[in-house]
Amino acid sequence: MIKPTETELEILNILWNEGPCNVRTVNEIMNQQKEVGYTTTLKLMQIMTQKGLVERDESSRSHIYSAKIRAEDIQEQMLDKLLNTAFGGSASKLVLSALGSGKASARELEEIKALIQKLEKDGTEQ
Amino acid sequence: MIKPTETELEILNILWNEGPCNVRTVNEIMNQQKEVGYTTTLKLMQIMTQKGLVERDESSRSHIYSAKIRAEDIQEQMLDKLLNTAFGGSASKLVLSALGSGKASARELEEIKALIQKLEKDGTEQ
DNA sequence: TAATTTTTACGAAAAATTTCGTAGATAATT
DNA sequence: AATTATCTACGAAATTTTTCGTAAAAATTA
Repeated sequence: MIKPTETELEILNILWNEGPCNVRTVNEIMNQQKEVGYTTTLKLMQIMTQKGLVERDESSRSHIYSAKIRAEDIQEQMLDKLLNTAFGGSASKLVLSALGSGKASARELEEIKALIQKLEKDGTEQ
Repeated sequence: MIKPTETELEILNILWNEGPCNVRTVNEIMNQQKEVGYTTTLKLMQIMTQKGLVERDESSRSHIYSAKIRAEDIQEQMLDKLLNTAFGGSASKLVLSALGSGKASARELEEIKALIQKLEKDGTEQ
């Protein structure tokens, strides 16, 4: 699976959040963070099209781009990488760090507990 | 906090795992993954010294480098970034993804459960 | 219809990162 | 002592990523 660069990831995030967009929309959202020229964003999205990260509908004049890869796939890829490069492969260390210092709400903690119970159940059944 | 580049992070990982090393050692470990010239590694470590990512002991001829920033700090920084860029700020989504598909052992799951219990206890007490 | 705006295409500059060659110093070996 | 090996310093080439200017086409506005 192809690895997006940092800026490409920002664009993918916009497309994942907003759904299919034209360049102008993406550029405007990008500009809420920092100033980027229109053609810069355009060029990036053209490159991303070539790489197969996004696809575009050219039927109207302003092309509509949409993410071609799933958020979950990239997330997992990045998480795996972080797991192995920064946490030495220890999922628990990573999770412990992720949950530390109030980053998860009570509701989220419940969700995680439920998942762990499910995982443990599946584990013992095998 | 300064953000290490990809290669710099690899070197930091080696130093975190092995403790203080000279360039040759780091280079040899790097070469287990892919071929890198000795002076390439040297140059990187020199740059990292300038940036303050590592520090070196020059008392012997082959300088000894050690990480100047803590693994935990960089890990947290990267995790936060991943959390916000790829998981839309949802710690539970991230954890769920991290625990999915057998990445954590039974023992690790127990550790996480214990942490959650602690977090929940602290939460209700406040 | 003429002028202005919006859009894409494209090349190439700029910036950041990675790689390596060469020179010179020090140490080890023969 | 001479040769060989190891190490640092340093500049610069190579590569990757990001940024943008210019041109041309299409649409909108005056």
